[in-house]
Formats: sequence, C-alpha cells, structure tokens
Amino acid sequence: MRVTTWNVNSAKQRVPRLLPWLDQRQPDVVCLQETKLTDAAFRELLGGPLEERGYEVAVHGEAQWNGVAILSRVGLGEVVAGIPDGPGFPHPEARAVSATCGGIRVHSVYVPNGRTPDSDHYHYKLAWLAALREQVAAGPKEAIVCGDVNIAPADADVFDPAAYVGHTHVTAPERDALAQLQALGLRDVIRDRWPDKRVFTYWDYRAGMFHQDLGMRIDLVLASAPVAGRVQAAWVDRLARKGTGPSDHAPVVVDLDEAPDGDIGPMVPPPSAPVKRGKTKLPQSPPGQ
DNA sequence: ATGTCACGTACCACGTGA
Repeated sequence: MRVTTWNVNSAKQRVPRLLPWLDQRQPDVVCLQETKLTDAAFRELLGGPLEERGYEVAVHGEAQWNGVAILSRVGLGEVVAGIPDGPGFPHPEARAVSATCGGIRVHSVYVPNGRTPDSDHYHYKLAWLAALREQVAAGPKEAIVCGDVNIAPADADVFDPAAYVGHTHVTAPERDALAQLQALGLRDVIRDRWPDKRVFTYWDYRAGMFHQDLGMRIDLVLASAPVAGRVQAAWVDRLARKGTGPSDHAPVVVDLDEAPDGDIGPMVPPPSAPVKRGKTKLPQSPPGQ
C-alpha cells in the first residue's frame, strides 16, 4: 500500500501536475494540503477525474486558504473533518481531516505557519499541535499522520540553521510540540530511512532556492510502530517539484508491506484498563537513532 | 533590498499570506 502526502499550494492551480502524478506514482492513499477550495469546488473540479482513477475522497476545505483532503482507493471510512474542540484563529480553520483507509487511521494535516515567534498565530500553532496530539492519542494505534507540519524537526532539516535563528519552524517550543506528538510512538519514517541524508520537501519559489537545493524538510509522514514496522520504501518525490507550474512542496511517498493479522487496539490504552497482552507495547518515546 | 506564486478585489495593480 502506497501512502503519500503533498502540499499542492492550490488544487486548482495544480490540476495539470496532480493528475499526471497520480497516474505516474499510483498512490493508494493521498493526503493533500493547501487545496484552497471549498468542498463543493473541490468535488466539482476533481470529483470526476478522481472517481475515474478509483479514488474515494474526503475533503475539508474553505474558500480561500488552507484546505485538506484524503484520496483513497483502499477504502475510506469514519471521516472526521477538523479537530473536534480544536483551537481556531479565531474560528476553526480547515487544517485536518482523518479517515480509515486500508485499516490505518490516516490524518492529513496542515499545521498553522506561526508567522513570527511573537505572534498570536505562533501560539495558535502550538495549541493546534497539542489538540492534534489529543486527537491522534484518542484514535486507533494503527495510525499515520501525514502533512505539512510547518516545523523542521532538527537543524539537519533546514539548509542553513543560522539563517532561521529567531524564525518560526525551528524554535524549541515548536520542536517540543512536535516531539510530544511523536511521543505517542510515531516514527518519522523519512528520517528513519535516510538518517544522514540532506532531504528537503519544501523550497521557496524565490531566488532559485530549489535549483540550489536550499530547502526545508517540513512535510512529514509520522507512523505508529505497527505501521512504521511495515515501511518498505520512503522517499521525497523531487521530480514533482521540477518543471512547469510546480507546487513549492514535493510529495512524500511511503510504501507499506501487507498488514499482519489482528491485534487492533487503541493508540493509548486507557489507564483503568491496561492492555495486558503486551504483544506490541508502544514505547513511551521513540528509540534513539 | 525577498530573483515567486496564489489568493481576492478590482480592473491592466495591489495588499496579504506563505
């Protein structure tokens, strides 16, 4: 099963890149971010072409900004739009959608940018991440969080750490919030696969940043242990960032092996009723590299 | 000194968000 995530920076503008990419890469699950379309406009624009290709669609969008979606051709159930009781700015925005696809709880997320570390938007970003953590924690343990997290997990994930001092995406509170999400037992599958490689997913359109490979790794696939254990391949599709009319983000592609039988349970066992089988106990924090 | 793109509104340019 091939699971992917891509911040397309306007689904409408990206149609000429998105549809050929689906045909080329044949993903089973596609998490999209920054669709920038209402649900009605998304279905009007892409409903037909996606149905032809065998995809069911879960969308959560708005007219101008944000917007997320999940496309799946391995089933799409129990769709939840947004983060129930999550924070807004000031009103809730279309930044998350989740669904069960091929037995995995899939979350497509577009984490707030944060703008500047002294802004209200930055505090909103941190609160939003905490709410996402609670939502994932309350869900099944077969889980995968995919999307634009607008955080570079480590200094190795930015082209020049010095250039980002004092900016969002690299501050300790942001990284801590991401680490707390990962502390549910979520593995960063790209970094696991490429521990020492220079690997980015986003390059600013300006100043030939892509051509010089001056980017950031802010689009992540975070997989719970049972899913991370099935990873057969994990890579960034830089080809999709090249050529005419690309998004400023590249897709992340993850291939999973077949699921083993059984052993379905909650992400975090209730304290009053601990899971005693102990067969696939989740670590309290990700093991060190 | 932002070498870009996309958004809406409003017109052939600008403010905003990223």
